[in-house]
Amino acid sequence: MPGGYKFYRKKCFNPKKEFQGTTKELARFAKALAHPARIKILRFLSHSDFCYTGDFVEVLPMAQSTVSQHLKELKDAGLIIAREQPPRVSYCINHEAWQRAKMLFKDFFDALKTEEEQSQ
Amino acid sequence: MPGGYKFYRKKCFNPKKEFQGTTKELARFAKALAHPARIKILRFLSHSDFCYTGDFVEVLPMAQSTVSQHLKELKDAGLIIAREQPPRVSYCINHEAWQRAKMLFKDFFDALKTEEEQSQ
DNA sequence: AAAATTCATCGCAAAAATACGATAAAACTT
DNA sequence: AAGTTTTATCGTATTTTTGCGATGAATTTT
Repeated sequence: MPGGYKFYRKKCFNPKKEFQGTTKELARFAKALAHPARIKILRFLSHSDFCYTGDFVEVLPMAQSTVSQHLKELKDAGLIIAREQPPRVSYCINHEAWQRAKMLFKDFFDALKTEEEQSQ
Repeated sequence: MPGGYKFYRKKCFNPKKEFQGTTKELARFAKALAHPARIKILRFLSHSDFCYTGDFVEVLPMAQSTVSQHLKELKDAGLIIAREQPPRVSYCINHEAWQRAKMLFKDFFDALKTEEEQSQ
């Protein structure tokens, strides 16, 4: 018999909902950073007080509607804040979320045992 | 006239390919971390020298084939290394890539102007 | 009042990610 | 030799992401 897998059998549609806490939170932030356009947007914002939508459109190699969508995702993830300044909209970093994300990533990467620790 | 957009008109199919350098690199690492299962896998590995595929399967709320797929993505992103230990396969952190990612995220988050700097 | 600017949203298409079960390869056990 | 264990991969379905153009709302400019 070619064999199979025994206790591996699990039906678990939508496993993502099973995760909690910082695991979920970190993955959420990571997803927000998972596109180069969004990295660029955040980099831009982190170097200035604020930017208008148009500023990003000028600089990114994509249509205005697409840029708007990326801005929305960053907003939904909590990393940026929009402010109506008719007829324009300005964006800035959400410092609170930024610090939170910064800490989560730091703790995550710092958890790695050093090679010296491992060999002991 | 209801108006439209003038110089915004750009046709740029596949804008992702337009990005370069650390922007691309950081986005790539972020994408690898953009799923809670992969965060958990990496956390597990960062706390031990190595794990077998089966160890992850026992602990994650998803089918064995799905776990295998997530491991593949982490491997493709360079964050983990697989080693054949028949009949099993062990995985461990790729320390080099780990340090690289750690630095990229740190620099990224550290770039934010402090509120004091901003108000000046 | 008419035109222009700025931007989000809708509708849609294409691509990528997520997930499963089934299967097969490789090695180990009996 | 036959069966078991371990794991990656294939095929497929579903969902999510990415991207565009068109449109419309709000405001400013002419």
